[in-house]
Amino acid sequence: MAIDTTPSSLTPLSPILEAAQECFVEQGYHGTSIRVIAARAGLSVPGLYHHYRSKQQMLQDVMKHAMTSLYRQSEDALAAAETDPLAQFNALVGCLVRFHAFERAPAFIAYSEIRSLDEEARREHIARRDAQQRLMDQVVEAGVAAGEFTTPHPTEASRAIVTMCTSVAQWYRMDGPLTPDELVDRYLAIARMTIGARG
Amino acid sequence: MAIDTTPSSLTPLSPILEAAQECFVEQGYHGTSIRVIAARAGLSVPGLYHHYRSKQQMLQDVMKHAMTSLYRQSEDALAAAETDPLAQFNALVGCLVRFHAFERAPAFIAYSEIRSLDEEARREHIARRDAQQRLMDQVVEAGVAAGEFTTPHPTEASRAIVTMCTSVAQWYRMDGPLTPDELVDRYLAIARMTIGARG
DNA sequence: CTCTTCCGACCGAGCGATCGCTCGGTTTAG
DNA sequence: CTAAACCGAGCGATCGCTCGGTCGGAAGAG
Repeated sequence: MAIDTTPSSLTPLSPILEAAQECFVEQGYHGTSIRVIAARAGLSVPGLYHHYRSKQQMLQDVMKHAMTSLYRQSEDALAAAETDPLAQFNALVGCLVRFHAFERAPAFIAYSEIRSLDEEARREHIARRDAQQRLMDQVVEAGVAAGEFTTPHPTEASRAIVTMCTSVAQWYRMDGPLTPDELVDRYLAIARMTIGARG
Repeated sequence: MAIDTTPSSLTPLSPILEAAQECFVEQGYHGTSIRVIAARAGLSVPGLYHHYRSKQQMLQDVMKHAMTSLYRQSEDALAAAETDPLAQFNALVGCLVRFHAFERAPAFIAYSEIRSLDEEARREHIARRDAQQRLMDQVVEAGVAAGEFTTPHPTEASRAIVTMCTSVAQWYRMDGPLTPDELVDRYLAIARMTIGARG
């Protein structure tokens, strides 16, 4: 029985999109030619176009996959946690940190290539981004309403916490000084201080 | 006597680099052709190349200007503040927030186009970025040593604070719901909670 | 003062290379 | 035999960049 070695990714990407994702991370969308995607995927250029309509569509699929993966994991984490505000908060922050630390490629693209999306796809992406932010907003709001969180600025604190977790994708290395567990523990502690969790 | 209307920018950019900067923000470096930079600057393509060696050099100049502006402002803010840790911290966080809110274009490019830099320029840029981070690290360290800041994770908290300030450039709008003063006040309050400032 | 020279600022046209993408096939699995 | 999977070659467009100039104003010569 095989062990799932990609704990954060619910559904795997196709090899082609995986290749495209890596190229987009390293060179950016406009800096990546379809020829290097094809070479990385072990295909010819027409081989690529047999599976995907355009380079733009590859980007859209990669970004949609990233956002829906994160959202689904967030929902699961919230559903699996106790219902009190602090437990919900810990679950969501932990999920955010893990995703951005262990799924760096999709996480990085999800916020660095927004401007490369066609207008309609960009609107959809931003809607997904806002929905993700709203999860945190609601958890923080609930904690403030329950008197568990003492921050005087729930909206801004919520955004600050999401962005500090998001940017973990920019610097975290699995082989760096912090183990995954240490990383999550420390960011949980920091995030709790940021919203002013009691205790 | 003229009033300086660009409070965050110590030295102005040339009109050409200003045009390049705007294009890079909107389309990204690889998504921007020199022809659109030229059009935006009101010049022909050879006109551009009379002043700058290459598109790459324009990017390097824009990014270097952004980083050195921020660093100089940070030094000035620290020098102008009282020497106690909390005052130094407030000065540095305020400076960071103001720069990323009011100088959105250079701030955005400074962290979104790193991968578009040539290898040597990228090394230099990252060195400047690290120096900027070190300013915050030192202030936080001093506060922890003085018993003013209670965070159990100074290094990670320092990075979290810098990144939450940095990402202000991604969403803040001058004509949005938050006035500049409100923005700075709230981020100061949030950052103080994040490092666990007493009182 | 005029005339000549010179130089920095600028541009029309276009170079070779590469871009995203497609045509007209062949190969391969069932 | 069919259909999905795949590819060599190459299309028109655009890329970064340059060639060979024009032009106006400052500087020097008479």
